[in-house]
Amino acid sequence: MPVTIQDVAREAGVSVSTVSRAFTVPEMVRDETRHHVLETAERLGYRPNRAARGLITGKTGNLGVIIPDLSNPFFPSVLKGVQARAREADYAVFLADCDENATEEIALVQAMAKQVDGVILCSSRMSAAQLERVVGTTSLVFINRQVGQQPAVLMDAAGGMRQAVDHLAALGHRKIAYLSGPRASWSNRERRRGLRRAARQDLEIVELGPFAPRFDGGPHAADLAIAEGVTAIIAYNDLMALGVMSRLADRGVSVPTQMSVVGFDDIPMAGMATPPLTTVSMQNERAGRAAVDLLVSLLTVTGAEAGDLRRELECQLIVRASTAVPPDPTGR
Amino acid sequence: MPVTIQDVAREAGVSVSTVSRAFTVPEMVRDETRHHVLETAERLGYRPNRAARGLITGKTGNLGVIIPDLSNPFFPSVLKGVQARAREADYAVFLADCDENATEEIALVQAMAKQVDGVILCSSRMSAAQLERVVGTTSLVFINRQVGQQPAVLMDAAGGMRQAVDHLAALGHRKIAYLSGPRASWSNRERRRGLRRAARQDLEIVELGPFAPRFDGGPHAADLAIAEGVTAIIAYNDLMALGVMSRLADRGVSVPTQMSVVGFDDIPMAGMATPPLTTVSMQNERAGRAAVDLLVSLLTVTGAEAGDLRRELECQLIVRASTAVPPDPTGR
DNA sequence: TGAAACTCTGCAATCCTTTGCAAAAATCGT
DNA sequence: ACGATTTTTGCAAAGGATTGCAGAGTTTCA
Repeated sequence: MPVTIQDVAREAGVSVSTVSRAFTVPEMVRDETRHHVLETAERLGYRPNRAARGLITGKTGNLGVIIPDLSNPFFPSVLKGVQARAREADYAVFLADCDENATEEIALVQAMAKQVDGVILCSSRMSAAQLERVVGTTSLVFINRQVGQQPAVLMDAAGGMRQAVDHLAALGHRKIAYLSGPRASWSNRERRRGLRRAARQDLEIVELGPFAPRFDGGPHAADLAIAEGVTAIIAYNDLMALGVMSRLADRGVSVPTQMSVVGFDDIPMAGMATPPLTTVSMQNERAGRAAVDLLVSLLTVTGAEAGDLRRELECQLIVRASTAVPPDPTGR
Repeated sequence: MPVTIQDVAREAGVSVSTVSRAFTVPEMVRDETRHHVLETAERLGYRPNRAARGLITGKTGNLGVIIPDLSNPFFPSVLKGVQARAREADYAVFLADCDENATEEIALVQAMAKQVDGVILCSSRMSAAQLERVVGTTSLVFINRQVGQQPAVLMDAAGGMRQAVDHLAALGHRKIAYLSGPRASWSNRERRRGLRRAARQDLEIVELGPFAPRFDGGPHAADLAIAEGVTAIIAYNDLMALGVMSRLADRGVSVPTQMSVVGFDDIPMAGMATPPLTTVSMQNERAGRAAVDLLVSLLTVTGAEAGDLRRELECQLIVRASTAVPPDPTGR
């Protein structure tokens, strides 16, 4: 049923080699012949079988992406970037969701290895030791995780954190809470690092947590923050920030009048919240695109692969309506 | 570098056929031999090359999913279901985002066709005529779209609409607005159909739109609804409903005290909004799983494929905090 | 002990393309 | 018009796995 290269060859009255070449090395076949072949192929609806091609060339034209959890809106947005760029580069993409499970993640990399030219590991949940095991299995590009000299696209979370802190300080906040994400999370460590670096003389920063990096983690975190008497909250991520805002609303604490809230990630939802959430954008889609670019160049450059295998994306504070000057402590 | 079946055969001191059989028809090889083979394979880290296998068996072990837009949170959630079920059934999944573009969608189906055993078309944007062209290219399963006798998992949107209307009527609303989605959308037609069927004597329903089925579509829609003097709004989808709520908040109309709002889809965001959005859940993840089930059975049953190639999922109204009794018209 | 009946294993063809090498065809210079 | 080049084309092997068929090995039974 499916039309093969043989069919085209027979129909066009040439050998399969010629048909093959008409597609892969067009300049090697006479114009007249090539047109004829291409036209017959078109007419028959022939499309080369990538698997068969891959068998011999060793390249599949596919790439894989592994993400921790599709239901965290952060990931679909970087996925969107990966997707778009991959298509432009004529790659198909395999997607896998490892359900926040490192073991599963390893298995997925290994399962994919044979079918792809490389895989993009997004916010990998693997431990350093586990990563050892998969490095080398196939070409890897990391997003949001630095591991040795592996190619990676990183977000300057520390810089983003500084922007957030500066923003709040400028508004006049003097006591700020950071609601921490999972201890084991690389991103969380990065953000805390940025936080400590951004701290200044006139600022008191209290670190709470860890909390679940989801909406449900927010309410509990909010209560603790209120108890600490801070006037502003920086959450590990937007999901949590949204949970915080929801709890604050329930408790009658108005945002941003009585409490300022800042998130991280700039998930689409952030701008739709009430009030729209001030957050640190990681340029998710661009990160996805950059990862594909990195992978593709990794795959095509033969020798001197010493190019910049690392791309660092700026973070950007998006000021929306969840932050404002703190309530006047004198009660005026 | 990659270990092939030959390597295993050599190492185990048997022929490739035996290794192959040890994996695919274990009962055909003597226990002792099989153990030995499997063990050597394990030790060498052998994993069969699916592409090569596919070449001969005609099955790839892959399936494709095409969705209109990853940034609409509805799709990641069904994708999550597809993903999960696919892995259970030992299928890998190709993902493609067609950017709401029907032409692109066709191209994607055709590009995928050779590499997958079947594809799942989620809320396809293709016209009936365009669909003609792809049906037959490969095994197809539709989600959220009925096309001829093609296998599909449908959501009973009409039923969901009835629930929404009944809910509002029961609360005492008498004038309700439906904010329509894109005219060409199959889902929108279904929802309108349900709406008309659910209409009753004592209810005035005004249909507005069409609006962009996104957050940005909401504000404009909200203004029109307010002008119509309705007490409740049913939006084409949650995204739009969120946009409506945001606008209402800006205009000082409080939800649900002065205006009730109902959405469609139950995207994760819905429960996190303030107030949490009452919405019609489509059981997104289950839909994704069901689609895979359908596809797999379509692929495995040989002859009597006359099984139920259609799965209809119930919709379910999730009552949250965006709906309440209408303001008392007498002003009491 | 030997023929019959199985159970296991190996050979070789096959799936669809690509590609090195050699044959055929076209082009060129004189 | 003819040999020397250069361009085009075709043959056949290869890539990793599956599978029909037949040979080898084992068991059964008389």
